[in-house]
Amino acid sequence: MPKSAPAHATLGLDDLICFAVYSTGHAFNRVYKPLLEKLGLTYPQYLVMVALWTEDDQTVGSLGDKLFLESSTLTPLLKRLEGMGHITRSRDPADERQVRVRLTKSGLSLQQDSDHLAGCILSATGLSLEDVLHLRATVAKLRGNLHKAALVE
Amino acid sequence: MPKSAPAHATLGLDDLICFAVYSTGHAFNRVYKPLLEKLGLTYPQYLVMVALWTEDDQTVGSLGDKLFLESSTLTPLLKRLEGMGHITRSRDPADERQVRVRLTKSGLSLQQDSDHLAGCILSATGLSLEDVLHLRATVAKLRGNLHKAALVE
DNA sequence: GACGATTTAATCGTGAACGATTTAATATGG
DNA sequence: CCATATTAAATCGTTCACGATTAAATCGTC
Repeated sequence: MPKSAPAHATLGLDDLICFAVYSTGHAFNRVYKPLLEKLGLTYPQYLVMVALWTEDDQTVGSLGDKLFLESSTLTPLLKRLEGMGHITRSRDPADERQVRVRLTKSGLSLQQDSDHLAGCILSATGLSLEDVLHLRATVAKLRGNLHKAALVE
Repeated sequence: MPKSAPAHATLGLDDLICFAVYSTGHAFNRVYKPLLEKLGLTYPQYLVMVALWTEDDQTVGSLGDKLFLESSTLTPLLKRLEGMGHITRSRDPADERQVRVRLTKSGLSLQQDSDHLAGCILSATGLSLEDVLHLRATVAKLRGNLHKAALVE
């Protein structure tokens, strides 16, 4: 072996687990986009709606905890959802620091319009339900590990 | 069962494989950010550099194919890398439509500065190498399936 | 009860990311 | 050849996404 051989193996994109996740996130976005367009939602807006359908009347901070997003991302997004009439935003009288986000009738009714999405997405994955469940669990675990690691460094 | 029970099972964020991938992509970004800051790169800029370290002298289109990004995303990003002195951008004399992207010495030398990253990231995943390899393959397959599905719809 | 510390959203600047459109260059068919 | 079609990158407008900072409200401690 020549002494000047590089110590690193020249990793390519396909060797990086982070790139696989990054590019698959974009691929999901592309599948969702035409479906969500009919509802007038973007993909992150849809995720906020999912969080609110599960639990209405949440604070911005609580939504951020669930979505792993900062208020600097959520505030403008929530203002757009408010502008569309899907949610209301109002200061909590009991603690004026917090802003409570609530579904309107329009926001609630979107849930029915979107309940076919899960099936569309599952079929688009091209994986069996069993594979998807296993993958989801592994990826969620990975996310938890990364969060722990980000705190240390 | 009451007749007004909703047909859908009220899926939450944690039920969505897309959200697992989406949020894990952000989590990777947060782990990479402080490491890449030392190199003066953002995460997408780093991925472009990885692609160029693997194969120098690529067109914008070729980089887009590998990274699954549009020219509208790459052009400004490449201009920033050019501004930092890591790459050059020049029209191909043989086909003036194409822009050829090439590493400078500075861009090449970044590879040595970044070859410890893969190890950092692997340890941050908290998974065994075996698990990471398996996950990477599954996610890449998922990405391929989503791409196929996006074409049909 | 007042003052400093903490918490909560919002604001601002930078950098992705996309679709639609535009511009320029090359390929193709008659 | 020349008109048309196709290709490649760039541009523009909108929407995320983050860190750093700010402003306002609440908490804690004395």
